Order: sequence, then structure tokens, then C-alpha cells
Amino acid sequence: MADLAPVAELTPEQQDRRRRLIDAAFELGAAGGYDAVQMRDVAATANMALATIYRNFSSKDELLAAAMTEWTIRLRDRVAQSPPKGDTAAEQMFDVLNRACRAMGRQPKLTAALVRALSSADVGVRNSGAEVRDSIASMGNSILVDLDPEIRADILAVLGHVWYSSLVSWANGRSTFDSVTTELERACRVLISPHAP
Amino acid sequence: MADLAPVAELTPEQQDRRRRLIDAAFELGAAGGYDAVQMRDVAATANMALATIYRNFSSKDELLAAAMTEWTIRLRDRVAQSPPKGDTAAEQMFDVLNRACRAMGRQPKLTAALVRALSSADVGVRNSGAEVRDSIASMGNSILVDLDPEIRADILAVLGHVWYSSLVSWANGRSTFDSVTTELERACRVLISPHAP
DNA sequence: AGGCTAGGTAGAACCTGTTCTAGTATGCGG
DNA sequence: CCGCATACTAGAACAGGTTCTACCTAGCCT
Repeated sequence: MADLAPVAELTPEQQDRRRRLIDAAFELGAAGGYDAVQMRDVAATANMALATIYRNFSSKDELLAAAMTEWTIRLRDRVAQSPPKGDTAAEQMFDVLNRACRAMGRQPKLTAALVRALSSADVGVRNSGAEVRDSIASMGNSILVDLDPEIRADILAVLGHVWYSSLVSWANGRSTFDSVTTELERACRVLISPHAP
Repeated sequence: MADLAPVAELTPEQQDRRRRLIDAAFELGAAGGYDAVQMRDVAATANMALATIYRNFSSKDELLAAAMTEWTIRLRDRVAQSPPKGDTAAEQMFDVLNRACRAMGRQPKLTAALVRALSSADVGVRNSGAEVRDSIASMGNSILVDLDPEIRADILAVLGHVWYSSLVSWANGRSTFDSVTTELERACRVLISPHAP
């Protein structure tokens, strides 16, 4: 299948359909998780035909990934508004990540659905994955300004892996939500403290 | 569905069926990756009825995860035979991981299929995930003997996340195989060097 | 106005993992 | 030997993501 047109080029009606679809995905995902986001139900909830979904998103996972992108951007903006707490860089970094975790914890089923989509093999989610990763890096860059840029990049990359891996473990039912927090704290400690001034 | 019986309690005929199924999964996966491991084809390749597969494995992902467990154990034994190269702990640790990567790189489609199964939400793969993680930790523990046990545990946990996350990225087509190696090296560098004597 | 095109719609159809049905075989306690 | 349980088999059936068919607009060009 050919690439879909970039969002910016869509007509207002198409933007509206896209909106309704993402909202429907949010709604169904929040209520019942990944399995409850069934394409026939999404179509019904958004009041349009099943085939129309596939004119806007190439797959269920891409629809959910688009929702994830939106959600992450909103989260990043909210986190950016209030300054991170903590005396050391490790504490501040963990504070930011922890706040993000708490936001996710408020909508566990939705979060699990979005994370699961993001970890699927579907080609449609590649861009979303990169966008989410960028959002996380942008939260971290401002905290670790004092570090050597190369080391900072290494640290943020490793943190991104820990973040992704522990979220996927949780979303797939292999660990508790608390363990996401624990793993992130552990990573901040062992990664950042020995490098901080 | 009820739990399946432990492997040890199976009759020889059942062990043989299990063997044939895992072999079939290896064969189809090596040739065409995850999508090519179709249950009807697995049944045909292993010369048994479709329903019989589900008497041994509760899902496609569990079958592939069992294959992954076997594969990992074989890999660990092979790696354990020759001592890791390198002067520093970071170099030795990376050498071990890198050897594992090269072994995987020799069967990219199969590896991708197994990793993808391991990253699925299926309940049947939970144990396999833990076993694979343990194998990796056991490779690392012997190298980092000189470190404080607590820090060592932290480092190995974080390395496990990096390993998992970058493998899944690759298996889902979001990065090249080389980047798995790169990410692991980066992690070893930033994690281990500052703690080593 | 007439006709073309892009995008919608309802619904059937298709694909593959999973489950169900009905029938067969094999071994085992009595 | 009989009855019974357990495991296997062929094949149909089911579920949910995806695609296809046939048809219907609304806008637009001339």
C-alpha cells in the first residue's frame, strides 16, 4: 500500500475524521485495553465505515501509535511546565520520569494499549516510535546540561532503552507497574551519579 | 485454558512431538521469519494435526518462545566455553554480548521471529522471558565479580533492558542489526567503566 | 447541465490464529 | 476380552484485522 498523505495536507473534514478516530481509540483503549480496541467498534464509535479507517491509518497499530504520539506530546508539555524536583541531576531526572509514570498510571489500560501498539512489528508505527523517543530525550537534555555532551547522549540513550523495555514488560503483563518506576530509579542511580560533578 | 504439564512429565512420544514442533518452528522461522511460521504449516512440517500443536503449546508465541529458550541455552553453553577477551570488565562484558549478537546475526530471520514472539503479550511466554533473562545474567555475573554486588545487580539489570530493547527494535524493523551491537557497546562503556577499579 | 474524480459507505470476503466436533486408536485396569 | 480414558486426526467453525466489491455522493472542470 502507498504511503498516506502527511497530516498537514488533509482537508478539514479529513482532519475531523482523524480526530474522531483517535478519540475513539482513546475511549475504547481506556475502557478495555488493547484487545478492546476492535476496528469494527472503532468505526462504530467514530460513526464511520470500517474501510474509512484504513484510508486514514494503515493498521490498528498505526492508529494506536498516532494516539500514543499525541499523548506523549501532551505529557511532555505538561511536564515541561513545572521544574523538576531534587538536588542532584540523578534525582531531577528520575523526578521527570516518575511524573511521566504517574500520568501513565492514571490510565493503565490505555497506556498498556498504546505501549503495546508501539512495540508491534507494524511498519506504520516506526515514525511514532521515533517521535516518542525524541520527546523523552528533550525532557532529559535540559536536566543534564552540565555533562559532557557525548556522555549525556549515551546516558539518555540507555535511559530510553530502560524506559521502553520496562514499559513493554509491564504492558505485556510480565511485571507490575511499580517495577517500571523501580527500574528507572535504579538506572538513574547507576548511570548518572558516577558522572555528576 | 489450564496450564500444560511440565516438560519432564511427558511420555517419550510426547517429547518427540514437542521436538518435532520446535524443529519445525526453527525451520520455518529460519526460512521466512515470524510471519512464515504459520500454524497450519508447522503442523504439516511436523506431520501432525493442527489441534495437536495446541495440546503441547498454548499459542504460536509460546511455541516460538520455547524455541527461543532452547536457542538461548545452547548459546550460553557455547559462550561459556571460551573465556571473554578484553582487558577491562567493560570490554569483556561487551565481548560476551557481541559474540551472542554475532551468533544471532547468522540467523537473522529466525532470531527476529523468536525475539518477536518473546516480546508479545501472550501469557505463555512469561516463563521463557525470565529464563532468557537469567541466561544473560549468568553470563555477566562471572565477569563482574569484582564489583559491589548491589551495583553489579543494577548494571546487569540495565544491560538486560538495553539488550531487550535494542533487539526488539531490530526485530521489528526499526533499526539495523549493527545498532544492536552499537547500543550494547555504548551501554557497557557508560555503565561499567566508571565503577571499575 | 454532463461527466469525472476523490473519498465515503455497507457489507461480503479473506487470512491466520485458535477452538470445536466427531470419529479413531491405543493402552490399561478389571 | 470389555470398557474406558486419553491422545491423536481431519476438518469445520469462529474471531478479529484487513481487503475487496459495488454503489453513492459532493465538488469541480468545461
